[in-house]
Amino acid sequence: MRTPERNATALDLVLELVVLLNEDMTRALARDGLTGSRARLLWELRSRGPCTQKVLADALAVSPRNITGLVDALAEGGFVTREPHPNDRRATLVSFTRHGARIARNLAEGREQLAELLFATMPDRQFDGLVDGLEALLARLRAELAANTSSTKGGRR
Amino acid sequence: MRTPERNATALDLVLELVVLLNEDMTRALARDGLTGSRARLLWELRSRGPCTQKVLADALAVSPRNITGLVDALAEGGFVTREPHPNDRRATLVSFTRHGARIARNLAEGREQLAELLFATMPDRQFDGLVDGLEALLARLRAELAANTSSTKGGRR
DNA sequence: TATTGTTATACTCTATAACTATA
DNA sequence: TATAGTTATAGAGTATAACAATA
Repeated sequence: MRTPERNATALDLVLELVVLLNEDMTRALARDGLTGSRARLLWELRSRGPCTQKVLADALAVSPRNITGLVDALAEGGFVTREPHPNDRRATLVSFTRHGARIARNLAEGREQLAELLFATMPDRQFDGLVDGLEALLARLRAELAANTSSTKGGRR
Repeated sequence: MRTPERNATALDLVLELVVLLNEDMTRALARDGLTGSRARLLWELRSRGPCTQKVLADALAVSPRNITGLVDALAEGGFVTREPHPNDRRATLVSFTRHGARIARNLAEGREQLAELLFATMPDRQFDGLVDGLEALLARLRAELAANTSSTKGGRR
């Protein structure tokens, strides 16, 4: 039987992981002149190709107003351009500049390199155990969030 | 031999965990009228007892100016008070109100409950594998951050 | 002279509401 | 009338720099 203390310690590990991962990624993004939110937008743009701000707002689950600001900053930084939409004159198409496309590739590369840094030297047995545990954790969290999101309102505590 | 794709997928699991955990905690804090930064301050205050803003600034690794703002908000919300420091008239002591102390206990309880939610029903074998993997992951991340922080300046990519 | 906390200023992320141009 | 994106306004977190009071 496991003690609550051991469970609490395991949660501490997860939370430290969150903090360190965040620091590492923030630092790496800053080297490219990016923030987390702006990088997320580039990431979406990369997987979707040129798209409207409305599409980006829905994809990132933020307000249209917020997208205006992020695209403003990314355009100013030379990462993206705003083009008129060919069919709908209300809309604008956000597209990569050459520089933006290069940086987006860098983001993808950086992520691969992070994955290798974290996992490449890990023995298979350990890796499998970690993945198995992470999947179990995610299943519990998803269930919890679904329960709390769906109006029920209660939640822990 | 593991493929880069499997490593990338494992990183995706970790990143999804980060996102969901963040959502869950943000939601829980909002129920107590708190944000992440304000809760972190309360958390420090709980483990240290009444202390100066300078101490809090160092503990949370943010600017003194930032602490002024957080304490302003927490004082306005009735979580903490500012008292004159007995020995040093430049400094102020930040202390819990009754309500703040109660909420801080709630935070600790909520964390225990989250740990139980995530781990209590997890088989020992799976739990051990997860903890083992997490520790290995953390070791790599700490090393990476230390390398990148210490002036070397290079880093991945 | 050094330290504590504040005011002043600024940047980022975020939201809602009102408005413009277009469908 | 509905939609895309903007301006206007606001709140939260963060930073640096200048300044006050006190050590």
